[in-house]
Amino acid sequence: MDRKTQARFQARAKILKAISHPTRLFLVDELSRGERCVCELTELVGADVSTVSKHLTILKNAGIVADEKRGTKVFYALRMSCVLNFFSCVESVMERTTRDQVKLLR
Amino acid sequence: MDRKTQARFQARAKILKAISHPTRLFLVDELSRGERCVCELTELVGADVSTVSKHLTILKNAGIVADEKRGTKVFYALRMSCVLNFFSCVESVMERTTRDQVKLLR
DNA sequence: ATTAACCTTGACAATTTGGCCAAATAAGCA
DNA sequence: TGCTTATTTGGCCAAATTGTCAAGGTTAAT
Repeated sequence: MDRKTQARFQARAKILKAISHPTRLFLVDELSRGERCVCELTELVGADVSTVSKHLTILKNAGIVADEKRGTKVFYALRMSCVLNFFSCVESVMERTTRDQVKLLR
Repeated sequence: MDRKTQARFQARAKILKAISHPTRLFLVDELSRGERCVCELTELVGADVSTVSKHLTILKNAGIVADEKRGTKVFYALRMSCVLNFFSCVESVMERTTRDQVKLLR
């Protein structure tokens, strides 16, 4: 793998890594239904505010969400909704794996 | 986030995490053009065999690739080709981010 | 001018990940 | 059997990730 190829896949991995975390997937899923402030998201996730804030920063740095401050609140919105397409593929991987495991049991 | 939701997103994250690594993305990309043995993949990646083998194990455990031993070699094949669809979305995230950055410079 | 609400950042400990080497395992062949 | 090739596994270490608490910054309201 040459330097250039390496760099290309590294850039791709950076974006995928950004959404590859249970909490961040949850955030993306929630934001797919509209913008939310950090306080709402914190409530939903049920973790420390600082933890949620950091997860949102990671998503923002990857270019997946955008933030906008209005008054004392910061609203986050999904910027690249194509990531939602990942979900159906992931589901099908899970389904197929389960099916295959069931098959092995018989 | 209740226990059940947590579990669902955890399962999804496990699969996404499996491909979120430069080397593993490269492997998936290569396998999209047909099955390859570990020795071929090791050659292409240019890392230690054991390292490549471990990456392949991760992809296998996630249900993304399947392995088949033939003689002394082990061939890996892409089992869920829908993961290839991720690439175009990731590319568009990258493009858009770059475009926005260029805009900021002016 | 204080106070309160909201969010981000820094420091820190705990855990996980990634990579290499060496050793173990498996299959084919002389 | 003994040797070679192909692959996996275990051990180890460095680096990255995660989560929490404490501290700091910003905006709005009293």
